[in-house]
Amino acid sequence: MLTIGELSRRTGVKVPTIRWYEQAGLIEEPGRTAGNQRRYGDTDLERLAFIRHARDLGFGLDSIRELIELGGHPERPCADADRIASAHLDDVRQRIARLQRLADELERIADCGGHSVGECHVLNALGDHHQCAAEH
Amino acid sequence: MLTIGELSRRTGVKVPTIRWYEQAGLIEEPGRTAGNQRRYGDTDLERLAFIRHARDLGFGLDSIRELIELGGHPERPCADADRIASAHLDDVRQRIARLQRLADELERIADCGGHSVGECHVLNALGDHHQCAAEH
DNA sequence: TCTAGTTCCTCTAGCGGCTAGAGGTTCAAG
DNA sequence: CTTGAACCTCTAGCCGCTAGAGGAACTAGA
Repeated sequence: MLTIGELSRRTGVKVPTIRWYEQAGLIEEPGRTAGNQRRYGDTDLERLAFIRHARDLGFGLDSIRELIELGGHPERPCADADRIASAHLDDVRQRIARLQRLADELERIADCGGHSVGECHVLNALGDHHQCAAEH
Repeated sequence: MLTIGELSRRTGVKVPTIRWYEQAGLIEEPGRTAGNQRRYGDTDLERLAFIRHARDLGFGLDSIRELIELGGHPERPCADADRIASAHLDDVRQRIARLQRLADELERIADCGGHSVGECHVLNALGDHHQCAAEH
């Protein structure tokens, strides 16, 4: 039996976050001591590790909820899990592409060029959208 | 004199967002009609375009506030503007790197491999952090 | 001048995913 | 039995908006 603090230490998920996951329906309500403190078992440990890992990979809580649901039915086809992961991958790739465009644009304007604010390339470029190389 | 709706149409910033920028101190409180409606001038149009552009480039509102402040003092050295833009560029680059690591990991696990949830590569990989190629 | 329809006003609440703090209780060690 | 750490609940805040309620003001046409 683990206290919430031990669970936190073992998974790297902060204590308030664990309580918040419970509230959000990602983990089951655990048993309690006579004094109303949460006590966790190995199942909770595994599930929280799963959540932690999925969060690290950038999955949203809704996706994680779905994945957990799926995990509870080992006989069902896993096309859904595939779909969720692929959709997420697409999303991540799009975010990368967008950020890359931003980085390119920022690189172009980030080298100030002048000495005082009045002739500052950065501020001028920001003020005038027509100077941009690409849409964003 | 522009109504808030016209300003919105010309800058592509939604009406509630304009009001919110005012609240957040990014744009000045505009004049009002006798009936208490906001009326904007060209200065507001320019500033809002500036804000819009900076937001598109991913600057946070705090940075934008600083940049606006700087823009108001054309005689001052522009090292600060440079610093803000470079810091932001660094930040964007870091986010790209992180997302790239995620994408790599997701690519590795996203192809399910099995047919039912029980043997699903995706769910197993998520459950077991040791299968990961790199830290994240 | 009246009316209809659009736009505007303020205020409040909600999104995701936590995080922080107040104020109080329970547990474990000595 | 006392101490002090860890726990409890509840509320509020972060960013950058977005949505909706309920009402007032503008504008074009009849």
